[in-house]
Amino acid sequence: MAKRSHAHPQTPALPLSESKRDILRSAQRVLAILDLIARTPGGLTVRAVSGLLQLNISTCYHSLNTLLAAGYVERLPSGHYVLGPQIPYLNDAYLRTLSHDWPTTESPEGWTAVAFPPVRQPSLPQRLRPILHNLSERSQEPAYLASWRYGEVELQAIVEPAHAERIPGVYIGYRGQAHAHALGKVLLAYSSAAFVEDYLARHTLIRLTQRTIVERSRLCEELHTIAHQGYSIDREELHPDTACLAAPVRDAQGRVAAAIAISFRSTLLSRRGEWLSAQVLRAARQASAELRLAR
Amino acid sequence: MAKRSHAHPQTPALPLSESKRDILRSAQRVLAILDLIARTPGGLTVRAVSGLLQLNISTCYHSLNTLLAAGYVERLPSGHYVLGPQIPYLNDAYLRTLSHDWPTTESPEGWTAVAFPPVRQPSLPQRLRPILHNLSERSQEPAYLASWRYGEVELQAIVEPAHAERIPGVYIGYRGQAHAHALGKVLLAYSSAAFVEDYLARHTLIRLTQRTIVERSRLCEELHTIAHQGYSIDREELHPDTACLAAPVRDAQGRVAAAIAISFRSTLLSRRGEWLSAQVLRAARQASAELRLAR
DNA sequence: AGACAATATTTCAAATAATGAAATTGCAAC
DNA sequence: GTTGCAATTTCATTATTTGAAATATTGTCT
Repeated sequence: MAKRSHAHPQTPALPLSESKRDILRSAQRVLAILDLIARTPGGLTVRAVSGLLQLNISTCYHSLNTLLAAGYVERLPSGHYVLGPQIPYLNDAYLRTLSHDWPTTESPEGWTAVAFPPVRQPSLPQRLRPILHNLSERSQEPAYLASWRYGEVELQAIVEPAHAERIPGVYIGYRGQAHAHALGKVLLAYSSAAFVEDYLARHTLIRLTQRTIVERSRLCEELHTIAHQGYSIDREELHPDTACLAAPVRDAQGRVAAAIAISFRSTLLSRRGEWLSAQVLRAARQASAELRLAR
Repeated sequence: MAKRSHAHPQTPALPLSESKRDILRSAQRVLAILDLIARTPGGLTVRAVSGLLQLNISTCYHSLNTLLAAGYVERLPSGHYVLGPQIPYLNDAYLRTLSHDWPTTESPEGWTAVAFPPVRQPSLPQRLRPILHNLSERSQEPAYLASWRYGEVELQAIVEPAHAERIPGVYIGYRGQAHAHALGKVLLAYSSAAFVEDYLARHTLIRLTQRTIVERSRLCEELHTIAHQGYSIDREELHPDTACLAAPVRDAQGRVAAAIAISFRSTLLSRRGEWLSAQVLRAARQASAELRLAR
């Protein structure tokens, strides 16, 4: 980025990322450094961070020390900084929040006042894990659970068989690209028209593969088809060579509370698609039955 | 490392948290707030953070905004801040680091120059997951993999059966309390005397349950017993009602590179202990065989 | 509906903590 | 030894953060 010398003494001068109001800049930088380290497989040296972020090396040194002291990064003897033990610790806490009953279903600040998709049941991942496990076992493919959270489709459980090929870049807590995967599409398909409207207004349909649906009209058609047939298919729309099948899970009130899916190599779709979708639908039915029981 | 250059300069008075040198205070505070939020199940309001950390409410407001803008926390409509989607994202990156070959086995800065425990094989968790899966399937209990990392015992994989009861507070990436669990004890038992010495110098044997071994001499005895019998038992030493069995995994050079374990309700120990330990030993043998193959 | 209470947000000048150029130290190769 | 490169430290300058207080917002009670 540009150097800022003594051009305008009074100008606050916004150095790196545009500095919004109400942001602590040194803290923001430290968080940006953490993010950068996460993106770099082998870790980074002080100098590398300095170069990549165009920050003074002294600033990077102090920032990394701060992260180090709090356990967010770790310093290898080679001088490379990598993510530290605080990260999985925080993640464990995050996972616990998935098992809690959240007090509200309203839309977070700044959103339109559109009615929000179905309320989540408490401990959804915990309650449905046996069913996912069974699905994964029978199909010998990874099984997934997702539901709405804060207006996004969030992946909340993954159960992998012994020899799994999980979709790369997908992890518990992953949100987004709902238009490009079976879980997202099925959850959208069973949302109100107004909510879909709202969702589309908040997101751009990013192209991830050649087959990703990026036209709004085609997506809406697809959602209708899905709602009609009761499950959704992702044919290499998120990741090349990978296909997904997803089906909705209904809570005791009959609202779609979540979706269950499996992923597999897309070549299996023609050969085993029928059977696999039957398995997913079966699991989804079992899950709905589970949610009908008193908790 | 920051050296204290002058003995007692003008000690500028250390305001809130003890201000170490080379630390960016506003960044440190932001990280502390993140940590606090992680520890609080239902999330915290601005005011609550302010009260708990004895910070000005305006400071908390700005700090939370900074975390919010970067996705580290999320703001519920109720005004409660909870951990945000950046946390699982970072964790995913952390998990990937477990699958990498690390360039060094030397001890990180500040440690004694004691020979370090065995070098990890690359992708240990990935390579051994089928074996853990099998162990978990047969025993119907959660299976674990741990190995040394940066001088600590780190839990690196967990495979849970359909109806699992994972030990609370234990997660992938968890380090520490090696004296109080089967995985830690078995890994210590097969480390050099000098390394155990070093480990004990760096750690206090914290009491976690009534049965935790906190006396240095008793622990050393225990380690000898373990090395002799080839596996370790945790009888409610980490968590009441829970027992663990662990056995060592050897790499192609014959060095102990990891340990495999299962956990279960301690009441099963007398009834099924024999059988369970046979399963763990079997899995550990399989794992060692796997590591003997060319990668 | 109106008033109250509790909290969140904004303001702004003072206080100070962060910045960055440059010096120093550390380390490894030559 | 000497050289070269990167990490660490120094320190004066200056932008950034702080925190008391004002204001806005939200929720609750009558």
